[in-house]
This record gives sequence, C-alpha cells and structure tokens, in this order.
Amino acid sequence: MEKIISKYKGKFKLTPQRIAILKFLDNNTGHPTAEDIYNEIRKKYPTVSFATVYNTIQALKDRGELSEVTIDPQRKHFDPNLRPHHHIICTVCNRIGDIFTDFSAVLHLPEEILAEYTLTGNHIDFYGVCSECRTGKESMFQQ
Amino acid sequence: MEKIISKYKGKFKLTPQRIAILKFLDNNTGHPTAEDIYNEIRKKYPTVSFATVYNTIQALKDRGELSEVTIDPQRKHFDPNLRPHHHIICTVCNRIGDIFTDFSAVLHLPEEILAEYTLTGNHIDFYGVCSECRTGKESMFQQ
DNA sequence: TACTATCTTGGAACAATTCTATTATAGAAT
DNA sequence: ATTCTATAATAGAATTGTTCCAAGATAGTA
Ligand SMILES: [Mn+2]
Ligand SMILES: [Mn+2]
Ligand SMILES: [Zn+2]
Ligand SMILES: [Zn+2]
Repeated sequence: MEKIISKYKGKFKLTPQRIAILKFLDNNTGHPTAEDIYNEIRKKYPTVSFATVYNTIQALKDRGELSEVTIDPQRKHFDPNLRPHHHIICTVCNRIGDIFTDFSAVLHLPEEILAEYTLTGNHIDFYGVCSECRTGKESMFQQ
Repeated sequence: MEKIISKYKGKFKLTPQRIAILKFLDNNTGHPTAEDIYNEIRKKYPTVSFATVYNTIQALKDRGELSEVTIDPQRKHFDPNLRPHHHIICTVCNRIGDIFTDFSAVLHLPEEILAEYTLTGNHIDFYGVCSECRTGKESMFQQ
C-alpha cells in the first residue's frame, strides 16, 4: 500500500477514491469489471461515481498500467498484471484464471499466414471447468 | 444457394430477408458484425430491420450454425465457419483472418492448472500487421 | 493559506443489443 | 387456389455498458 502511494506520487493526483481503486487492483488476479471495481469502492466511498471508476481505469490504461481483457462478450474486464500471459475461463462460473506460460515458440503458423502477416503477438483463451464447479458433479465432466 | 434453401427447408421459415442473410453468411470469412449484415441485406431489402438481423443471428446460433467471435471490444462479430479454428487480427485495419491449425497437442499446461481445471478447448488470437497495411510502410514493421 | 490544474460527481448522451406489440407472411392444411 | 396459423418482420421503446459534460470540489504546489 505504501508502495502504491509512492509509486504514483507526483505522477497523478492521489485522491481517496483513486487510492481505493489502486488498492483494489493491486495484485488483483480476479479480472474485475468496471462494476466490480465500483461495487468495491462504494463500500468505503458510497458516493463514488461510475465516471470516476471509468476515468481512473482510462488514466491507468493511458499510463500503461492496466490492460483490458476481451473475453466476456457482455463487458470489459481489467487486469493489472501486464506481464504477457494467457487466460483460462471456466465455462460454468466464467471465472478467468491466469496462465504464465509462453507458447510462442511452439505456435508455428502456416507459411501462407507468415507471408501475409508480420506477427506481433498472441493470446490464448483456454476453456475448462474449474474444480469448484466440478464439486459434487464430477461425473458430468469425466470422459 | 440451392443448397442453402434445401438445407433449411422445413426447419425454419425461409423468408426473403433470411435467405439474403444466409446467402451473405454462406462461406463468409469476413467475420461480419450485425451492422455489416444489416448494411448488406439493406441493399436488397431497404426496409429490413436490425431486429430481423439479430433474430436471425440468434436463430442460427440456437441451431448451432453460427458462432460469436469475441475479439473486438466494441462489437460482436459472427462466423459461419464452425470448424474449430484460430484467428489473426491485423492491429492496423482490425481485419480478422482464420487459422486452421490445431495447436492442442503442443499447448502443455502447467500441472497446477491441469489439477484445477478440466480442459475443454482453446482459442488463439494472433496479432500482426497484414500485407495490405504494410504496403508503403515496410520499414515501420521490420525488426 | 491561497491558487489552480486536475479530479469527482450526477446526469445526459451514446452505441450495441434486446425486447415488445403489431402487422405480415411462409408453408401447411384444406 | 384459398384459408389458416404459427412464425417472422417491423418500428420503435427499453436496456445495458460505456463515454461525455458541466459544475463544484480538492490535491498538491507555491
Ligand atoms: Mn490475467
Ligand atoms: Mn473465423
Ligand atoms: Zn467455475
Ligand atoms: Zn491490416
């Protein structure tokens, strides 16, 4: 927490609302939506507005400290972890988990694709069912 | 086209609007949005409504004949090709290309992930710059 | 302590999508 | 061919997620 404050000192105004947002996002691996952030901050600052949440998200994205995760067709999720990584989505509860393996070396693309595109990156969405969602219904997911 | 009509015969009502939509989607590799479909159908049926486009999309999804591509944070794209495949997005023009390589065998996940999830699938988004977007500015993309 | 650039806020605006009530029609039954 | 009815098309309202805006508040500096 002290680290958060010192990190942003002099870079952008640290208001109580922003500090609460930064605190919530710090090491947050839950891929929260704007609404998730809003609901959390509202606990401590009941009058916080969605505009503040979106403004802060935008400020952090502009500073390259937050990324947008496009997995959920309904809403945007955000990720404070900027280390390149992949995701795994539980198809039952929709929770998004992180996978820190670099697969670039094994993702050999066909020549025709390499001829047409200059590659810059890749992102994998794995799909599965998490252990919590399997509990009590193991049989449903056994092959 | 005849094939389309016979394929749907007796399964769902073939209206002129739906036939136009099916025709547009048949073998369409352009990953159109609802608006793309609407604009195309409107050429022939100027009074077609967005509701008809969305209704038909939904009917096709329900019948498992159209899938939704969640890549663009702004809007949904649709894909009539149900064969599992991956995508490559040009980061300049945002066009979405198809990649029909199955990487499952080389995507070895860490034990802790395999312990937590029952895997069911994967989808890769590759990023790059297409040849058209490179034209005249090759230098920008050379390493 | 005062100043001001920046931030917060509520609500309006917006864009994509879904819903609703009404009218029209494809395809089946006669 | 004509009638019938379940299903589809339509216009527009409603909903949802997100962005914009104008006014008042405040963090950080002087
Ligand atoms: Mn992540
Ligand atoms: Mn595709
Ligand atoms: Zn789950
Ligand atoms: Zn391009």
